[in-house]
Amino acid sequence: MDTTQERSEAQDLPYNVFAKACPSRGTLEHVTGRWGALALGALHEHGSLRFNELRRRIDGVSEKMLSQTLHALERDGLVHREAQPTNPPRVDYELTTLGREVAERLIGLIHFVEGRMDDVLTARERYDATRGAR
Amino acid sequence: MDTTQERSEAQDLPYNVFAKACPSRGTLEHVTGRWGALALGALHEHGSLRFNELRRRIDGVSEKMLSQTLHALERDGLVHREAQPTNPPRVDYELTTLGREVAERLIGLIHFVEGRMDDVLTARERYDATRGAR
DNA sequence: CGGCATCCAACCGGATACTG
DNA sequence: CAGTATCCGGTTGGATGCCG
Repeated sequence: MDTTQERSEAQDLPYNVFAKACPSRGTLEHVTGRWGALALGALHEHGSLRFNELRRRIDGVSEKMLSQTLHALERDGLVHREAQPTNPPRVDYELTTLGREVAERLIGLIHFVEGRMDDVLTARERYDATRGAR
Repeated sequence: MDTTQERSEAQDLPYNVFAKACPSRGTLEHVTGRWGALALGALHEHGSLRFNELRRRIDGVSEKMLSQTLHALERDGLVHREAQPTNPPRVDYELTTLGREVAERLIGLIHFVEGRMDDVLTARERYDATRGAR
């Protein structure tokens, strides 16, 4: 039974991420992609961040990739970009309502994975011990 | 300088996906990656699938990528692989308990995104209309 | 500060061929 | 059927330089 608004079984929704041509697949990739997930996560924990604040929070992201990532998320309506014409320029990024809902689910996943990493690492050791020695 | 990864607000978990070197980042990428997310999703909806069944369900995945993806998920302890020494060979894949918990959160995210694609597409049109005409 | 343009290396990933 | 191995083209993504 469903505790939330989305169904757990097959659906007659017009969008299906398992279909190659479905636009939802692209959006899912923006959301779950290497940098997209971290950008949404960081913005969710902070409400609003400037470009370089965001960059510092996401260890390892390049300027180019962060810029690209934010554009994709903005275009999909998940992130709002607010530029102030001051000098030096100041640009703030924050989640939209839709973005916040997506980010909440993402954060749940991220925290769950972080919380189970010991299990994952143990599984890896067992896997490598049995199969890895080649 | 050392990249001291302070967690902004969350608990003092030893793993922090925002840190470049944290192993949780790799696992998150396996889980949310282009094919990892769809493999977990498909297995969650079906319980158990053979290699080519899985391949057919995930429109567009190549044999190589699916194989690679399944290995990574198996190594992380999210997917269980069961090979039967019959002829022709039969190999079943299914989620582990941990994998099922991960998949549930992922599915929630996927269905949410699918359910909001109209909003996303509308946002894209607005974005392209204001900036895109160049 | 907050970007975009360009160059270029790395690797991702598809097609193909082959094996058990 | 369930893969592995190899090739190789396209994309990703880092480094650098420049601009408002």
